[in-house]
Amino acid sequence: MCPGKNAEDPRSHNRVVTGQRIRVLLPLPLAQPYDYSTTEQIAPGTFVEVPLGRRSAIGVAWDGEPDRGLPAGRLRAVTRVFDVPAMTPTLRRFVDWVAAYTLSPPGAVLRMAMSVPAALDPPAPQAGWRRADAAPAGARVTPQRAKVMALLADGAVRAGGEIAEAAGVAPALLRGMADAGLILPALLPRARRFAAPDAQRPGPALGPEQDAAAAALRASVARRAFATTLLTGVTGSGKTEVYFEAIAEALRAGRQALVLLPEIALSTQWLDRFAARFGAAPALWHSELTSRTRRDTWRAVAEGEATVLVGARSALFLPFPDLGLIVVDEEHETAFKQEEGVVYHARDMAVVRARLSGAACVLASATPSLESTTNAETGRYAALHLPARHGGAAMPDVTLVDLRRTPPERGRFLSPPLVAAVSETLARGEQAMLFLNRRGYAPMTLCRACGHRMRCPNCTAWLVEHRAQRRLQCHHCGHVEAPPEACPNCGAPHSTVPIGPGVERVLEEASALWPEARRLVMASDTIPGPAAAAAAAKAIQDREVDLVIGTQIVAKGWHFPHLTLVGVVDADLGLAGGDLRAGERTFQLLHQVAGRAGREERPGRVLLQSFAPEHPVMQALVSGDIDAFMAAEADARRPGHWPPFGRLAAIIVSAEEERAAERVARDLGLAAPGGEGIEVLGPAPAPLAILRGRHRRRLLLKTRRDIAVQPLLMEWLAKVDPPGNVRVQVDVDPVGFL
DNA sequence: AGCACGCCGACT
DNA sequence: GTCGGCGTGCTC
Repeated sequence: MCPGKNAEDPRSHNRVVTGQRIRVLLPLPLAQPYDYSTTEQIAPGTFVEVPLGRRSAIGVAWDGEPDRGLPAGRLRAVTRVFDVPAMTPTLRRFVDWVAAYTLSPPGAVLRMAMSVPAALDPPAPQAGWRRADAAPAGARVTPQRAKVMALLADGAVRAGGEIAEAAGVAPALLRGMADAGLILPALLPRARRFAAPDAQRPGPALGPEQDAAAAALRASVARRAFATTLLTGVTGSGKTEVYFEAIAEALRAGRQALVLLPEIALSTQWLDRFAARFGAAPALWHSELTSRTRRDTWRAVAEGEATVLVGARSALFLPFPDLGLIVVDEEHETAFKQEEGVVYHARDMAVVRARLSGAACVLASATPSLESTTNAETGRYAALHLPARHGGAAMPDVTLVDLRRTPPERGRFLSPPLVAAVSETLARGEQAMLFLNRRGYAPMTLCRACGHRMRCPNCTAWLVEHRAQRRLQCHHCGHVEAPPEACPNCGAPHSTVPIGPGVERVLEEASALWPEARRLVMASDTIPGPAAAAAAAKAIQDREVDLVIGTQIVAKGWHFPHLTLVGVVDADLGLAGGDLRAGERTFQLLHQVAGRAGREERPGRVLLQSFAPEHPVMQALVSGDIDAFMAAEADARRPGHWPPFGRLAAIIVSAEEERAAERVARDLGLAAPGGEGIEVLGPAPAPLAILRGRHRRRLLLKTRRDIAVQPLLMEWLAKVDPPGNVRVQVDVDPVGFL
């Protein structure tokens, strides 16, 4: 008796031998599409339901030849075809491209492109009422009923609630009228879910440089061909208004536009500007949408009803039928890098999707990445630069505070020059901001008696004190514990002291210094969502706040017209740690924060507290010479073939047991590829040597720019077969430390 | 990703 | 003796 072949096996029911064979890609991490049989004609791109094991799955009819080697007897039949626009060839090619580039199973990428299975079913039609063609004889027409009949005299179908309200009758009245045969149930025509942004509305008056840049972008969109443009210019130079004109052009061409923002939840001011320009809100795509909105949005995109969509990186995988423009705003932001699951960089994949779509791509930033700067220099990208602040506002004056010469008082973090500057600013009735890219009260807790430091049990990281919540927290895994009454190592009671500042501690210091100032803390734990962000921005704009204290979320493109002073509490913070891009990223972040100061007629001032004022990053921030700084960064990376002058891929080996991770990492090291222009670094403990209880080892593959890393990686990984408890992750083009 | 099958500890 | 833990493997 052979199990699996008896009549109880559900697999035997729909196993058919006749019909065509098609390939179906399933949104699962499978190595390749599976073959199914069908008696219908099913074109590639069609969404289908198929049996898989003893359950069913939804997939997409895929391109390419079915596997002739698979016996027809093993095929099972497609069970359903969905009534939804087919996945376009462009999106299918994009899925395959991303899978090949990131070395992910195509099905894992497909999963991102069909994240809303509910959208595949047509929305349930809404029921309403219409007037009966002929009123049945003897039906009583009361005055109330007559009002309804008058309203429905035009023959249109209306929703019950709408009729009741417009006619001023109780909703229950309709039931009786239907029973009497006066009105008939009918299906409502589907309402537009997304108002169309109006490209014909006059745009704002632009300066001559903005005008020229807008014209260049409009021309790029109008060409209906792929081209990437790097749009640069200081904060306040009008980049957004300029690319809005590219969006308008895409709309006039009857095509769709996609805008990727790094933190869509914090972009209420951006949405206001969009609505002011186009008279309607764009469609939105981010993780906090309700499932209903998500479904409506996905379908509206697929049907071309949503013409402009603003979203987080996952919006790249939405089913746009005719994308004419992709804008990546703040293109240097690391938030565009997806680190979990399919590891990809949304900025780079946006360029790819634009190429496959025959669309224009615009990368915008005041502080562009070295990658994009280099692409602009070599001519791969067109370059547009907006030289001045729009509306005449001057760039803020940046000065350094040397913490070695003018240190804060003991146990304090604000130096005398910074304290004086804040006091002056507040005295003038202007707003000030203190920036520190660190949440919580103190980044480390130390026992005075024995020197023990409070660390996370699951990660190689200190526990951060969050005093307001009376707890210690790991920022990597979410571990939380109560602050200890006594040292867990030596048992000394009440011996722990906070080391270093977080925003909460800066707030405490500010409260003592400026007790009468109205203070607001902006950090990801105090600004949990779009509503809180909007409220905070409004409070600042309306001058209900005198002093803003925040982490990097204050750097995100806000326009605070009355803010004239920005103080950076620890300008050196991002420079430690030996990361390839530490300098570049610190420059970008601090430049962005500095840009919050003096956005209107009053000049802005920026004070950077630093222990290394001579550092090139600090000097570049003072001089404002972005080009020189980026040129120096390029010179530092070029000789070693570091990105963007070479290619990089990381392999992270992780396991709960350190020895298991170590062994696989060593085996990988021994099997490492070599040759001209190929270099392997490691294995070494990953910068976060233990994360969420897993021990991690890292290897880096560095190649010359003309050598693709993917074939090398595939060949390499095939040589090592890790046991099930060891995970091997590949990150092509890694950013940050991991 | 599910959902099986499979092989070792505490319960009726 | 069974219920159930989640490790390994397959799904056209």
